[in-house]
Amino acid sequence: MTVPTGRRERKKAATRQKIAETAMRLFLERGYDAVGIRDVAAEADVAVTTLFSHFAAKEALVFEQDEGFEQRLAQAVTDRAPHEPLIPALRREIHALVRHCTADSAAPVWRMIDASPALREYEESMRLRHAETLGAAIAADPGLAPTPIAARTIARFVIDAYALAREAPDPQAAVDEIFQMIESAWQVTRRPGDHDHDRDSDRDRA
Amino acid sequence: MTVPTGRRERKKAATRQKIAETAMRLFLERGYDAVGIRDVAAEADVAVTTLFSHFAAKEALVFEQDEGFEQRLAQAVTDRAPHEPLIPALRREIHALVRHCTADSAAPVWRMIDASPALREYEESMRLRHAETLGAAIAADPGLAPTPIAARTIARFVIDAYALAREAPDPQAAVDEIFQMIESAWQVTRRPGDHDHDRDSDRDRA
DNA sequence: ACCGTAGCACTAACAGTTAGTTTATCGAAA
DNA sequence: TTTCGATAAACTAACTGTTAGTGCTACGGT
Repeated sequence: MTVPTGRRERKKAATRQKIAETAMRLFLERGYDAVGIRDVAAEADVAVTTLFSHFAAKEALVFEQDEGFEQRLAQAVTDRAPHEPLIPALRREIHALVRHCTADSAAPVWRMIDASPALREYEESMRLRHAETLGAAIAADPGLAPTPIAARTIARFVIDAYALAREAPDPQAAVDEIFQMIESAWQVTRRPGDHDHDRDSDRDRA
Repeated sequence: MTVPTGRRERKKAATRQKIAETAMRLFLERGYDAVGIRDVAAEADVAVTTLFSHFAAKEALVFEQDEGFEQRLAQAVTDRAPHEPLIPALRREIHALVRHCTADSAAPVWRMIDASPALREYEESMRLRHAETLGAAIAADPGLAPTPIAARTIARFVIDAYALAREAPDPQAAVDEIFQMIESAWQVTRRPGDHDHDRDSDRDRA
């Protein structure tokens, strides 16, 4: 593992970044749908195939730095302080992510995303991946030992919190409100004593 | 408005159904990715443009009957018995949906869907719509009066339950497990006012 | 019987994406 | 240094989903 780089990898990274920057500039100037892949490739002075060797799809040009999100979420679980409860750690991370993507500097980008169905759909499919990664991290935590179902469920809830808060009028408050619900849902999975198929919390008792 | 048919609408419906049946047959025979739109159109003996006038996208050929899902979910909220609590009604509906799509007869179709990233992504984006519709129905219920955020959150959680249960080894049990979590999350939103009929049977006494 | 509408077809194209193939540059072993 | 394998990047050329544009025909209401 050569952590320092060779010239080759530096050039590759430079090409990738040049493509991404050019694409974002054109998208913001003329609108996402009005810019074609061939436009981006020409402006970045690379071949179309080269562009696709760096980015799997047109939409990926917009979500260039979202690879780190997946890792950060998983790390919020795996790298948290010993004995620190799960949900507050996740809440802190989601808070940070929401703050990051509702910053003023990111506003034009998100306006563009919200205006394009293709981009919104792509974002949602990314979140699916994130939820699965996060679910795996939660399931793997030896201090928690949740049901596989419970782990994946909490993971999806957390991702939902991110998605919903991003669109809420007061994103930070929304995160807190949703995480109260998540906390409660999580507590239910912590009680093994709740006998099997009970309809305890349903009607039956009116 | 003639609610009974004209010949025209009958023919249109027949064309639509013929396209859908042909598409499904070809997809199951040769695989989704191996069949092109032009193949389907030719085999159904219609023009490509005709096909697209009936279905918005190739993926929509597979999810032909999923328009009703959206309505059924919303109706599970709006049409439920007076004073019936929200969550059990939704759980019943999700149970029915999961049972329906894990039936043996539907197995090949879902195997095909699971094998195709494009179809999975399309399904996710459908679920997003479903969640928004459901959230609106919950928010509009005068007997509940939840926060807008809470309504949309519960809606997404319910859709998550459907998605997760569909893939679980024991789908019915998964629905129950997840709905215990949802019930608990919902109760949190009931705490402050805690007036009418949404049960004194939550925890607090466990 | 007439006319407007709407379903459908056809051609042609556009946009994203993917082979298949080739060149040139780099990293390191000889 | 020289050589050699690997790989980034190029180019060509297509394939696939999707959409305009246009016109014909048949249906349905009057």
